[in-house]
Amino acid sequence: MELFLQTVGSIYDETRVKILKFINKNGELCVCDIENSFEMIQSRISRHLKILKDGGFLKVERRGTWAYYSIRSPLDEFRLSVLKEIDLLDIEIPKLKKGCAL
Amino acid sequence: MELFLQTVGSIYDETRVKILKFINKNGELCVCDIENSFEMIQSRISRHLKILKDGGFLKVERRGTWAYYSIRSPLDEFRLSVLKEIDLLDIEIPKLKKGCAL
DNA sequence: TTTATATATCAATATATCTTGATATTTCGC
DNA sequence: GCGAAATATCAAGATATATTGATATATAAA
Repeated sequence: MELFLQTVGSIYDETRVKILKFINKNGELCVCDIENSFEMIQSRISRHLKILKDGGFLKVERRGTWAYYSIRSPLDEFRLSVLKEIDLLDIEIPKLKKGCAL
Repeated sequence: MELFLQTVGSIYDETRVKILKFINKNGELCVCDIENSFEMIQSRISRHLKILKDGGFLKVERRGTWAYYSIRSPLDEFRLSVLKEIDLLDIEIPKLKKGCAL
């Protein structure tokens, strides 16, 4: 139950739904790219990414100073259906703006 | 987005997940049956049922003084996958105890 | 019409979650 | 080692949601 609620809770937020859709569309991205594209402060993005990761939707890979987030694979059937549903949602997601200084 | 979040929010609660699983297992039930089976006060059950209904999972039919809740049909693919996932959850749900005085 | 049963809704409080700004951690290059 | 960039975490305030108890509504029976 706890795991299920964590999974559900991770998508019970407008920002996280958009981030998930954004990563699903654009593929692997680092935090600063998402931060820049969404024009939200870093701590906020970082927190949401962690929640989506803990919810089982994302994985992280650290390379140097960067943390690259991408859709976890393989996804179980339930999370796949969530992703599919989110993909069908008619919502605006920002254009990808690369944001890292280096 | 709003509708999606409402749907997701309706299952982001332990009690509601159990109620949904309970109705899915036992079929159409009136509020007092659920109230009695779960041993929760009426206002609490009533509220959760409303949220599950507004989330698109349940329908109500009033017959006399009773309100009978059941799984809405047909369900779209996403809500079906939710129901399936909840059905797979290894959680305890109470035994059905008919609760109406009449 | 009065009373009882079933259900819904409201107000107040308690609890959880989100956002922001500040700070901590990690890694790289000098 | 030191400073800068990228990321993570924490504390405080704001907002949302859950629970309870009280009350409102609706139906049926006497």
